Amino acid sequence: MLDIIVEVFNDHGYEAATLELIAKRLGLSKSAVYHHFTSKAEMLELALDQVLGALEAVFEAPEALEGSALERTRFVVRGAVRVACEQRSRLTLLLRLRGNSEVELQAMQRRRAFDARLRRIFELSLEEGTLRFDIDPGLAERFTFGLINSIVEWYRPEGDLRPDQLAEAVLLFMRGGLRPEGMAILP
Amino acid sequence: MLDIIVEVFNDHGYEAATLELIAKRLGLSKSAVYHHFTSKAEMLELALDQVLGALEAVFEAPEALEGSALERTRFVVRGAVRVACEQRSRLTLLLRLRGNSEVELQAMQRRRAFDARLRRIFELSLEEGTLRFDIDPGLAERFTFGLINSIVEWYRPEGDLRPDQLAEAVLLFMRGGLRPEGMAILP
DNA sequence: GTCTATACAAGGATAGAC
DNA sequence: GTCTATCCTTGTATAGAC
Repeated sequence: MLDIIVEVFNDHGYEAATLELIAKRLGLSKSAVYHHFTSKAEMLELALDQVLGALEAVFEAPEALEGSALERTRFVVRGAVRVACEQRSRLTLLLRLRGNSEVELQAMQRRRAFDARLRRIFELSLEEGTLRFDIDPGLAERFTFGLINSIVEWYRPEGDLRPDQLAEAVLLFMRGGLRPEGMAILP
Repeated sequence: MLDIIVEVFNDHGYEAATLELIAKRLGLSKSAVYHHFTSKAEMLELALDQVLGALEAVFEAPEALEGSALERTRFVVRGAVRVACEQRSRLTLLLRLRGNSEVELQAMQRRRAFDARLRRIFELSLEEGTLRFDIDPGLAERFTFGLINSIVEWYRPEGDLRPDQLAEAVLLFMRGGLRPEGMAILP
């Protein structure tokens, strides 16, 4: 039920999604929908909590807190890619929030914590010598999340690419780039 | 004037942005706004045309059509990063369209042409030996645009990072990845 | 070019019957 | 749990005065 609502939210944006359309897609009347949720904001809150919880579980797992920065990077990237694939709709919703309500603002704050955590891991990676010195750790974090978050724009679970295969491709790209092995970056 | 309207569109999403708010931000009444635009859809169309035109200019420049695939890749990446920085708001608007009106659908179609063109360049890059064989050209295109498009989420023109510096960082990352020179990708 | 006033539809949410 | 009917606000857009 919530999955269908999230689809409507994504089709129009949370603000522009109307209860009439939600009710229609659920095959119910508007007032029947209000029997299950107290408000539109509550629907949003429940949906966001699922994907935020999944991401928090990744970043709070022992493998994300212990070991070398490189190992921790690999773990959180794999976890974030998995969540992006498995909770595509809900992550899309999260990524497109605009912060015009209390629920949105709190979700955005929880999301920003992931950015800070990954950035910290990259800072440690630079110290341990596993991050190239000519890319800023903050930029590395933004590139990495930019890459992972963009997965929701095109990934389809019914396709050939499995989440773990995609995660390995993301890791290959972010660690080694697109050039063939042995080729110089420049010129 | 259109710049302020685009900001309102981005703050709430095109559909949810109201003429009352647009008028308020412009310091005008609703009817005065209608003296300058015939409809909300027209405002959207004008704004999208600017950023789409800038991107089309990049992909249709001689440097994007001639030379090695690697050189063409570098040229379109630099151009797309520049547009992302210089037209951040308008590109944000384009990237968040949902296709619920004719104007949106046509803009999304023009946008998809860029994806196809970059993908084609990566296919040629694979043939000429400048793209690693273990990453699919289609995936390389999605990773690349995912990276570039995510710039609008955090780039601020008033910051220290200039567009051309950012473009070089993007190229460094996408060609060589985050590992230090000489370090193996795995483990 | 800008305003106030207004038309008419659609928004979120509730009341009360079944 | 679901419905129809309804409340009150807000939406896009227009009319007509200044």
